[in-house]
Amino acid sequence: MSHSLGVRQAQKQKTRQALLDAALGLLEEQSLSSLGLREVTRVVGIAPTAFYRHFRDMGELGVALVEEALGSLHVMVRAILAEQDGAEERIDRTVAVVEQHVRRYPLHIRFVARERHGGVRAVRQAIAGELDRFAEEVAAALKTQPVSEGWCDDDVRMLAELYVDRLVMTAAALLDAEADGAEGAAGQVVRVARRQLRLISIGRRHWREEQSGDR
Amino acid sequence: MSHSLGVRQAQKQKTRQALLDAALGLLEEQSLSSLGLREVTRVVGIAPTAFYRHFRDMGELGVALVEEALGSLHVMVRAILAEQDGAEERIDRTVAVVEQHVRRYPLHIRFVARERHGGVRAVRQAIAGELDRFAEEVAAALKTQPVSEGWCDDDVRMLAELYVDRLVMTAAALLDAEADGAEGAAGQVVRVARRQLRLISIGRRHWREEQSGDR
DNA sequence: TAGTTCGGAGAACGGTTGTTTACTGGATGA
DNA sequence: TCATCCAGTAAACAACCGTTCTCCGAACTA
Repeated sequence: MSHSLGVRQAQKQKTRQALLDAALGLLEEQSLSSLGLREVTRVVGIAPTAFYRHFRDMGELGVALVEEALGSLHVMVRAILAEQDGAEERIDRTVAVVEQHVRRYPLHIRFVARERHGGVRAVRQAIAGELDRFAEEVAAALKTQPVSEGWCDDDVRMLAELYVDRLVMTAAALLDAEADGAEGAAGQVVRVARRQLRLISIGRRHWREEQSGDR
Repeated sequence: MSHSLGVRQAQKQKTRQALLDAALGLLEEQSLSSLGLREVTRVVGIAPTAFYRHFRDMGELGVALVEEALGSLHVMVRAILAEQDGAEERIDRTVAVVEQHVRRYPLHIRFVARERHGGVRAVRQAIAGELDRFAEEVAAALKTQPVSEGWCDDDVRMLAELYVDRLVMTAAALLDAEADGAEGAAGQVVRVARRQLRLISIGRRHWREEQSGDR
């Protein structure tokens, strides 16, 4: 661990990270397609032209933000799904993890929720791809659970997407609830989310016995 | 039906509608917070300053678009929920209606999906409010169905929100699928959506018998 | 130590933006 | 018919934008 990076590259990565941080902050109250290059460099304190040393344009910066924001999700999902509690405990644990994740990285969550259907194609595709990987991991984990016995892969995948969408929506709702001044709003969101996951879990448990026709 | 409006006001509403249409078109490939006032007036073919005769700013135009986009949803939900078929038929009918709605008003759907978490506060709130009314209507309709016997209002509302979110997500996914060149992508989305609704429906049917603790 | 690499600075470019102010001309209503 | 209203026009404003080109100086390499 003597050299590891060199002063040059270390400094470069430092200002690159500063650009990402500044952009993420500014994106709390606007969307990527309206975020200016100069706006970002002004916050960082560097010349506008220095931006090009790190990103070709704002779209490329957006894609980098996607990786930063959704990269950490994978360890999170593993943490949740690894546990072998009962269904009820797992639901509580899941919502709790989402809750703390929202509180720890609010700007990342906001960014993903906003740009998932936002105006920059490259960023949309990056998020879609990442959420797809996410769903695939969830599906793999669901498959190993006893409840999934007799399920075809397509149905497991369908369920996984249902869960992933639900978690993303919950995270976004939680963020909005905390942004508003309303006192018990966040708690309300959490309680509703728990019940929704519970209902899905019940549907899952009775899925096989109710599937008659294929359609 | 002789006068009904007057030439003056009629013309005004006409260019107002032209502004809305032009904006909606431009918003297919960018988000509201980056849409310029001049950009819109240029498409319509009027002077930039004429914009102010109709809207204070782009945010106000956005709110008007929300009403236009989500106003028609209410007749749609009534059409779906009024029918008294079996659960399976109702699911098929629901997805079919969503599908045709997406095909008829793709720009409106795109706009709502994009600005629901977009960068303009007033528009976000308008969408949230409209979806809230939407959920309330769904809840009222669900409550009359026999399956909901013994359900408390809170749980019905919880289910309604689950359905509404699911439909919005499905519509957005359907739109993306059709935008991409992929051939069977739309059909795939529809088939997944049907199964997801079916699973939720099953969970709903077994909800009461499985509810032990209150929590 | 001498030469090269490269992140960042600075100035300048053409173009676009939102907004103001004053004005025009046809529909409106007495 | 005549004064009033008002949707749309035209010009000008300062501010901002993305991008190009040239240059500097510190970190690298040999």
